[in-house]
Amino acid sequence: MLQMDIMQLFKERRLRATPARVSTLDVLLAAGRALSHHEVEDALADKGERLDRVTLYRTLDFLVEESLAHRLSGEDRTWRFSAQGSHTGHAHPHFRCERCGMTRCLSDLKPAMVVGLPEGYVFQQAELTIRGLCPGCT
Amino acid sequence: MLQMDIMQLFKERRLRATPARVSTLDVLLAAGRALSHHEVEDALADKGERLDRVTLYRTLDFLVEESLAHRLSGEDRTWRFSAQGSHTGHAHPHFRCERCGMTRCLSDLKPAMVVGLPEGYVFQQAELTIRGLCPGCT
DNA sequence: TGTCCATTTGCAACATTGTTGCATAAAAAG
DNA sequence: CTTTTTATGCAACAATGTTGCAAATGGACA
Ligand SMILES: [Mn+2]
Ligand SMILES: [Mn+2]
Ligand SMILES: [Zn+2]
Ligand SMILES: [Zn+2]
Repeated sequence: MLQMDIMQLFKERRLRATPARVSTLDVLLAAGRALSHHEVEDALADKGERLDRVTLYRTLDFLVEESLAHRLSGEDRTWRFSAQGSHTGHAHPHFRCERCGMTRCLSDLKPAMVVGLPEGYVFQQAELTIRGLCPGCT
Repeated sequence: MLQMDIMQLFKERRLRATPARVSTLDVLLAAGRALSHHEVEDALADKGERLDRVTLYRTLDFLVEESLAHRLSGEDRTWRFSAQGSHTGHAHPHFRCERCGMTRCLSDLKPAMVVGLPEGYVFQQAELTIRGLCPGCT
C-alpha cells in the first residue's frame, strides 16, 4: 500500500493524517507480521523517520483504537502490533516462533490448515486460551 | 497439602527446603489458580512471611525450574505462576477472566468440556496460538 | 493563502515488572 | 560444631510502558 493511499484512508475516515501515523501504518502493512514497539521504531529509523518513543506508543494505540491495527501480548511481556485490524477482535489464531519470537496472524488460514501449518513452519505446541468472565465477575 | 508434606517433598528431591520455598509453594497450592508475583507477595504477607522481592522472583523461577509450578504470560505483561507443574509443558488450556484477570488451568477438563466451561464461567472468546519455529529459524 | 483552534507531538518525570552482582546468612552434610 | 554449598537481602540497573504539560502543527474556514 502506498503512502498516498494511506493518507487517503485517514482522510476518508476524518482522522488527522500526520507523518507519524502514516509512516507507522505503512511499516505495519509492509511487515506482514506483528511488530513490537521497538521493531516499529527500528523500521521507522530505516526510513529516516525520527519519532519520539512516547509518540510512537500513542500512535500505535491510536491505530488500534481506530481498528486499523490490533494488539497482542507476547510471551516476552511486550505488545505486538499488526495491521489488518479488520478481522474482528483478533479472535483468530496466531503463530509465534519459540526461538526468535516472530509472530504472525493465521487469520487467512482455513481451520483445517491450522493443523497443517504453512510451508516452512515447525509445529511444537498448540495453546488454547479461553477468555470470558469468571464466577466472581458475572 | 500441609507445610510438613511440602518439606518432605523437597527433601525427597534433594532440594533445599527453605522457608521461602515452602511458604511460596504452599501459597500456590492453596490458591488453585495462577497467581502473579504481586499476588503471591500479598498472600505471603497475610501469613506473616516477609520475603524480599528478588528472593520471591528467584523462588518462583526455582519452582518452575524444578517442575513444581509452571509459568504463563498474562495479557497485562506479568507472569503468573500455578502449582501442579506435573502436567507436561503446561500444554493445556487456560481460562482468563476479561474483567479481573483471574487465570486458572483447565488441565483437568476433558476436551469436550473445554467447549462447555465449568459452571459459573462465561465464554467470550477462544484464542488458539500455535507455537513452534518460523521458516527463518528452522 | 493566511488565521485559528483542537489535536498531536516531544520532553521530562514517573510507574511497574523483572534482572544482576555481590556480600552475608543459612541449609544440610559429615 | 564445623565446613561447604547454596539461598537470601540489598542496591543498582534494565526494559517497557504511562502521565502531565508546553510547544508545534494539521486541517477547517475565511
Ligand atoms: Mn492477529
Ligand atoms: Mn496452566
Ligand atoms: Zn523464528
Ligand atoms: Zn473475574
